[in-house]
Amino acid sequence: MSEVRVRFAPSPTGYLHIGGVRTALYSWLWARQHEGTFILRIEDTDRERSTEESIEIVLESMRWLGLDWDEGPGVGGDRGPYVQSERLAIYAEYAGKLIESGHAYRCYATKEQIAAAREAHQKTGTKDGFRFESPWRDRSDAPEDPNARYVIRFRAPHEGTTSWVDQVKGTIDILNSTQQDFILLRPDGMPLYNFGCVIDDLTMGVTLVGRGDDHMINTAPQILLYEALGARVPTFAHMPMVLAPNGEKLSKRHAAVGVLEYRDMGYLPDAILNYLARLGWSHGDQEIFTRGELIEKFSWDHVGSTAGRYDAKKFLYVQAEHLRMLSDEDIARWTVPFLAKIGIEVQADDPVLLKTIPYVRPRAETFIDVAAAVDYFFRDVEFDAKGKRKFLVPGNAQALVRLADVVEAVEPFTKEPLDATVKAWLEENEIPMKVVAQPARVAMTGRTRSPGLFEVMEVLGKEKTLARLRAGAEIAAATETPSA
RNA sequence: GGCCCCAUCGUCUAGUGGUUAGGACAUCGGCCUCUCACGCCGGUAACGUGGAUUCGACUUCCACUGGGGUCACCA
Repeated sequence: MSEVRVRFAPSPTGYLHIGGVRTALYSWLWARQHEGTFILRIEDTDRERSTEESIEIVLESMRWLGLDWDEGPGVGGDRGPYVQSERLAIYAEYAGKLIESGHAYRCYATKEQIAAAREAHQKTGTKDGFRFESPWRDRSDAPEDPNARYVIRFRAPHEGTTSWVDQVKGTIDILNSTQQDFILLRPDGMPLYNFGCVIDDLTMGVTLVGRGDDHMINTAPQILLYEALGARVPTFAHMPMVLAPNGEKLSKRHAAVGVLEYRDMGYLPDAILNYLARLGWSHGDQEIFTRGELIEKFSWDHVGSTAGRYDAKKFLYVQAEHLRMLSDEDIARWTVPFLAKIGIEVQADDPVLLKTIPYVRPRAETFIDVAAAVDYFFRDVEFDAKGKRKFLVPGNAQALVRLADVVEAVEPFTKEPLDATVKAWLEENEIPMKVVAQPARVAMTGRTRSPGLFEVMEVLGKEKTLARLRAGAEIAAATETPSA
């Protein structure tokens, strides 16, 4: 088995799309499984759409996800540079070789001429796709103007078939008669996708090209290029795309598609990787995978060939599962930034925060949920309007006062003795638990849903518990009884 | 339209000629219960259609239908 060198080559256009993350992930898993090299390359030859900020967003997204790269921006490597716009000299060199060997030529046709040809083609009403046939393909002369603008085109063969065995799609055959003389280099020296991609993969020693299957149309031309250069053709793996729930190409209109949005929504990198990996790949009946398991179990054989639809609910479920696998300390650590966002400044080792985690864990899916579920331990209660109206009413005031009195005597102030004492008192007085539970819950937490009453009391501590119970009783007593 | 890819529950999938077609999410019941969750138990739900091959097709082949991609001096 030869060395594994794979790459992820995003074009920086604003955010790192989760569909792109999946292709990056599969390549990354493949590299890590084989202790190979994972290369990150920035394809920024479209100057109109690429920006510095976008590149930074891509890098930050990859770092946050933990998809570390062995060669690329920020880490270097001996096959760089790893940003296409800095590799222009390399492209020029290879383009020169192709012209020399007769595999490419200078085409002086103007955009207008091409547009006219396209229009003429459409007017013929033919069913075939448009292919520009440059008059310069078979000319050996050059325009009189030595400064004439030209692009470099590939002299594509018209005979024969180009085939490859795809790692996920199997054998693919494309008739060369469908090829056209695609452009390699623009007048300004910027390569077009097919050329830049091939030269980079070639010079970077990439052994397997993993990408979305929307690129399958590009593979035959690229193979032709490798052959023209006398180079070894890498293996290709075209993975199906991630679609929106309605089957369209997944975009901002359908869901959050940027990686960093998920970070802000309180998702875990491992959960994202798990969900994305499992969308289009499987390992028997297993649904939840750690990062290590993914590396260990990934296989191209089990990458499906059908496009997967994005399912927000399953994604959330996977996220929740991963959150619950974390230790209390880790959950606290991840939650701290989200607490800060809602104005609560605590440290990850805060004893109160740590105590709440076991009770909040089964009730939370994201870290936003965790933060929202513990806020009342750190600041005064904010009453949910409906809960207050329904439970903090005069009829419940007395019960709250008595509950406070009963609870005051409990020592130690932990959930088991609290539970036993309160239940005994309720039984003695023949009061059903549910009669006091909700008023007490609202009094202590401000809301109608929370962890168990005695768990809340334990974390709150005696002082705050009594204060909130009694304050709740006062509010209840003072509430106007709706006149009959 | 040309070229290319794809086709099992609503969704993600298991399945590689003989299965009561399995799991997960979602959904619907129920249990647990101080609320909400978690958890547990159970239900509904799928092989697109038509041919061919075969003793036998979800599984192989072909056609059709449907979906997607792509036809740029974007990637």
